[in-house]
Amino acid sequence: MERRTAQRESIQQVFARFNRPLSPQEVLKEARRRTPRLGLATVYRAIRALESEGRLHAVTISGQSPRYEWCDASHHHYFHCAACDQVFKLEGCADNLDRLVPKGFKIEGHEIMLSGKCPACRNPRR
Amino acid sequence: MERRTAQRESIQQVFARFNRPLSPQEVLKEARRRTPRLGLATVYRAIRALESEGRLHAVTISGQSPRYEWCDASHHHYFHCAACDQVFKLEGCADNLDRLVPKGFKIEGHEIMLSGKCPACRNPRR
DNA sequence: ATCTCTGCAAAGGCTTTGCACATAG
DNA sequence: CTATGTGCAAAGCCTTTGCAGAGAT
Repeated sequence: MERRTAQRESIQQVFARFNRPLSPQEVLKEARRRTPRLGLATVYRAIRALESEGRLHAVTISGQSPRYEWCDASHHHYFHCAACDQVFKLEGCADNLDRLVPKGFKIEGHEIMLSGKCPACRNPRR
Repeated sequence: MERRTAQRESIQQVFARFNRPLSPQEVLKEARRRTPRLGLATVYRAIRALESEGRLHAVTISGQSPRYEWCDASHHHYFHCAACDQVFKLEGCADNLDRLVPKGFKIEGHEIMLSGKCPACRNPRR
């Protein structure tokens, strides 16, 4: 049976508080504010468990280790700023993706990652 | 100055022959048919060099190590079969991606990864 | 002959695992 | 009390690097 522990609480709180994709290291750092002796292995174990329960999902940027994010009801895509390396969540979804695949393929999911410059990096003065 | 070696030839041939994203391991295995003593480090070095020359580019599937593919002139997207793990190249490109980002963001690139079942896996009999 | 490239093995990241102790139920 | 969860350290991937020798020019 699954137990409720201080560590898991802290980890889940971090995902809840930051509403964006976080790396295991970021999670560790933040969760340690509440649970100082927390170990990285526990973070990985918690992430894996939450992911397989479908409560967390991975967001990957080409060439980087995955970051994880709370699944909310909605489906969205991301924008990766090439300058500050932050990932932003976008509203809305592309349509007409069906026309990209030849006959016979069955689309069950899709991911879209936009990249470029975020407003802050685009306009550094002010 | 850059030298022409049997190893690099073999590696480039592999990318040319398979017209799809390949992992370093796959490249090693195939290139060794022609250059048996080829080492994995050499494959990585060649990939890195070709990538920074802009002749090869990385394709990443969430949670997997990157695969690399020859850059041809055109831009395309991919379909990842959840059953056989193969990656297929797609023709065409989504449009209207601009509407996904709020004002102030500058889109410089995008990646789309569709997933599901390829024709072969969808219809295993025959 | 020179200077780059290669193979090998060692070293580096990130992630997972083994194990004894801690602790929720 | 008992079985799951945790921290630590070790082990496992994948990728990069150091180095001496091989090979292209």
